[in-house]
Amino acid sequence: MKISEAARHTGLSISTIRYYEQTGLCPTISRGTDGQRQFNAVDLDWLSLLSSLRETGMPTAAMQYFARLYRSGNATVPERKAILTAHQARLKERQIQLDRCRDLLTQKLSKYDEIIGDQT
Amino acid sequence: MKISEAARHTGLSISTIRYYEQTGLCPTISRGTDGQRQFNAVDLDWLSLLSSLRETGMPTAAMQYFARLYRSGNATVPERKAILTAHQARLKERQIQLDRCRDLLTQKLSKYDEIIGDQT
DNA sequence: CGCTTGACCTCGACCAGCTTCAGCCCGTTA
DNA sequence: TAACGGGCTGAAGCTGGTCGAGGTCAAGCG
Repeated sequence: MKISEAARHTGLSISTIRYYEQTGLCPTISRGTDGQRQFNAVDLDWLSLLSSLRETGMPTAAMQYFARLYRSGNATVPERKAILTAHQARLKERQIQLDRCRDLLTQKLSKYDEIIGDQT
Repeated sequence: MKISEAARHTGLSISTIRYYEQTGLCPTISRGTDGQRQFNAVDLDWLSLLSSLRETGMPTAAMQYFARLYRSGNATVPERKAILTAHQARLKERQIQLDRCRDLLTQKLSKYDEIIGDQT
């Protein structure tokens, strides 16, 4: 699978994928004889994970560290697990933020309704 | 209430509050005879809203526009309402992202548990 | 009176995270 | 065989948002 397909598949842009590989956020992608990147299922899995993690606010430095651990083999699994678990905890916090914001908005919106006399 | 207290109260930094006022993200804060900003309840309310909106990903340009509408009076309430409603919709999308990410993480974590043989 | 504190201002630096650019290579289709 | 689409690279550029430095001023206090 070539980079354009990988991009479509993961929701990342082509540039972003190259950038991620270049900065060590994912394992090196293997190349064909023509020098082009060839993405396999594992690569896509990685990129999808990265996409999800970025989308939900994990900084790239953390993902870099994670990738470095991965390269060091199975001995690092517990630490990797800890990283993901920590991120899960942050997700929970984010959800609380979102909920708070939603409440606030609901409140504001109902005030607006009072003002415009419910003519919506 | 002075700026340092406003900062503590809203979770924004002092610099950020000044920046928000300067760039028209909130109505102008009134000043005392000594030239210092004096924050009242309405100001705090605004800043808290801004804080929530920023935290949940609304760009400052949108908040600027919102503030401009506010300054134009009650005729703009419907449009302001629309902006907040649109943001609420984005919050919903975000929550879906978070959920997706959480599922993915749960899945990854259980794979890790297989590898390390559930010795946690 | 002078010191400290905390506010004020402007303006430029900084940061993450991409994106774009320039110049080149390769394979395919007309 | 020429043109085109898409890939490659390295480096530079951009954007949104925040912080910091440098310098001033007013209030409070011993």
